[in-house]
Formats: sequence, C-alpha cells, structure tokens
Amino acid sequence: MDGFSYEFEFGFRTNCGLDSFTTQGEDDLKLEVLDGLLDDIDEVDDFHAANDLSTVCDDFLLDIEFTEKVAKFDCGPVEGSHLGNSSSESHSPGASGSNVAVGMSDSSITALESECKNDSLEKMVNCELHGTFKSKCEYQAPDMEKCPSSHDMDRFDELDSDDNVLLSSILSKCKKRVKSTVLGTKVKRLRKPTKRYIEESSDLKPGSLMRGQNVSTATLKDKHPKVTPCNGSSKGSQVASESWLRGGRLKKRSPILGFESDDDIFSSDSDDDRVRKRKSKIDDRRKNQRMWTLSEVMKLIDGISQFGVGKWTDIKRLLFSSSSHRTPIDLRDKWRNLLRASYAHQKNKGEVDPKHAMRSLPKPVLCRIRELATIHPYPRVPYSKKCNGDTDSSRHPIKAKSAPFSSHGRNLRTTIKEQ
DNA sequence: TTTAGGG
DNA sequence: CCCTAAA
Repeated sequence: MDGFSYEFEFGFRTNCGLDSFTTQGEDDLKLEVLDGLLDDIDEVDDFHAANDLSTVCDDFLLDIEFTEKVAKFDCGPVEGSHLGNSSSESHSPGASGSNVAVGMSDSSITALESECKNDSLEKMVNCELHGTFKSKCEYQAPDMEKCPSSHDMDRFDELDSDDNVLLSSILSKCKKRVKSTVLGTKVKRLRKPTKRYIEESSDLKPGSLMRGQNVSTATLKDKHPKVTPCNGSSKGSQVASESWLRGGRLKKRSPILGFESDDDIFSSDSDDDRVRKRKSKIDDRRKNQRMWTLSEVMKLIDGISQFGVGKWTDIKRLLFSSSSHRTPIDLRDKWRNLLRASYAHQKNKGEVDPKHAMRSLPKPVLCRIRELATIHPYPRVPYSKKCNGDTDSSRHPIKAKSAPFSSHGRNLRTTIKEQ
C-alpha cells in the first residue's frame, strides 16, 4: 500500500521536476492533479483501443522514460526519497508499510530498464523517448501549473485510504504497461494490447487494492525472465512454413499466423483462446491440403471421361481408392477448378501469365479438359466455355451426366495420349 | 449419402 | 479445402 504511494510520488515528482515547478500548492490540489493524471492514463488506454501499434509503442516509450526518471531520482537531490539504492531502508516518513514490496517492484522495473538498454534498439528508443515524453509533459502543462512542490509531495503518504486506492490503481497500470510493452518490443504486438489494457483497467478500477498490488508486482516478476533475451534478433514470427509447399492463398494468410507466438505469451484470457482457436482451425484446414499432382489430374480426367461428370464417388472409388485424402468432393472441386483454369487459358488465347506458368497445366491436358467440358458440361460453369462452335450441341446442361460411358470420352483420352 | 454451390 | 442445403 505504502509502496505504491511512494512510487507514484516519485513518478509525480518526476513530472513536476521536468517542468521545473516550484510553486507551492494547496493540499486539495493534489487530488485535482491526481485526477488529471488518472484521466490522462485513461485517455491513453482509450487511445490504444482505437489505434494501432504506433501508439502502443509511443506509450511504451513513455513508460520506459517514466521508469528511467524514477531511477534517476533514486540518486537525485530530491529530499525524502525512499527509492533506489535504499530500497531496503525502511525510514519512510509516516509509512508503516511493507517496504519489501516497494523494493521488489522497483528493482524489477529498473532491471527491465537496464536490460532493455542492452537492446540494439536502445538508441532509437531513447531518441523517441524524449520526443514522446516531452509532448506528454506539454500536454499536461495546464494541470502542472498547480503541481504541488516536492514538499507537498512528501506528505503524500498522509492521504487517506481512498487516495491510496487511487494511487495504487494508477501505479498498477503504469507498471503493467511497462511489463507488457517491454515484452512487446520483442514480439511486435499489434492488436492484442488494446483489449488487454481495457480489461486490466476495468479490473483495477474497482479498487481492490490487494488484488491490483499482487497482480502488478507478481506478474512483473514472473514475466521478467522472459524479457532477459532482449536481443533485437528475435523476430516474433518465424511462421515455420515447413509444410507449406502450397500455393497462393496460403501465402496470403500466413501474415496473420505470424502473430501466433505472441498469443502464446499472453494467453491468459478468453480472448486469446478464441483467437488461438480460430487460427488452429485455419491451420488444420491447411494441414489437410494436398497439392494436386499432374498424375492425379490425369486420373481425374480419366475418371470423368469414364463415368461422367458428377460421378465423383465412383471416380473416387475406382481411381483414387489408394489415396485416402481426395474425397469425392475434392475431386469435384478440382474439376471445377480445372474447368475454370481451362476457361481462363482459353480466354487468354494460350498466353500464360508468367507468374502462373509454373502452375499451368500441360497443353494436352488443357485440351482434354476443354473437350471433356463440352461433352460433360459441368453445371453452372462460368459462362460457356464452349463457344468454339464445334460441339455447341453438347451445351445442354441436362444430359451427359446420365450418359457416362461415352466412347467419346475414351477417344478423347487416346487422342490426348497420342499427342 | 451424395451432389451442387458458395465461401 | 470447408460448409451447407437439397435431393
């Protein structure tokens, strides 16, 4: 309890000190200023809720700056400082409290800070820190005019319990953000932090002092070890694309998966679980995906020419019995795609987009697909793929299906093979 | 269950 | 590749 007021006191004094305030303030003004700070913090949270990573980073930087200032004040001239090197000392004026807690959290924070200083990002961080923090102070300027002097601040611990609740709430937020944002530098979080912060604030607002205190200090310590490898080398997403020799759409979605690792780190609430579930679903889906080989396509075409379009179960049973994957539905889907491809190919007059050249089928196969399509029109194929007059008669959707074993099909097959 | 169609 | 509705 006391520890929080102390820490906050320092943060507060820090802000004042930056602006070189010496004005003597009224006691009742303290609460006003505190309210201002609290509002500011809430604003920041709301801001997160509606913004992207950049704002998160800014705030993170601010937090680090905050801790830095606190650390500096440890050895600073401020009279009555209870922090820093003397974290073990217990001569806190009017404080009957657990200085143990104070020492713990302080050291944790400063440790985080020092570790991050080893980070390759240090320079950039410090650089942006100043700008961010500066603007922050300017923004607070109006309230700071009434900022109490350090003398007043020394009497902070005399505030009643309500004030302490308020203070601890604020402090908890600050510390939590320091923790999570420090981790964030490693994983490059995007959307996650937002909800998290919202939940946290709503959690702490009720003012359960003990709860907030425990959470802030405990989690801070727990997470600490993970921060240690603060090397900029580790990029959050090593989307082990091991098993993906797949094509287009897979690549499209992989960026989303890139943030899976960070979900693992912050898996503590239902939201994370939900996201993870959704992703694993996508994963499973891909896991079953198998690239169609040319031989498979040939088999499929053979089957269609034998049984006709729509007899997917038969084709599967006779020609794909060996391959456990490739359900009848898969066959149908593939055929649908083949038709589409052949149509596109035909549309382009044989010119293949270099980008798709790799995936395009051999000309003979395409020809065969086209011919098959005329004989066994697939229901609702994107426009008449058969405008080449030759077999306009077969344009009628109703039929071929019922007349599978067309010798026609066999002829087609042989002709293709001969080519 | 199988197929068609949409996502 | 998956899901769903219809047959």
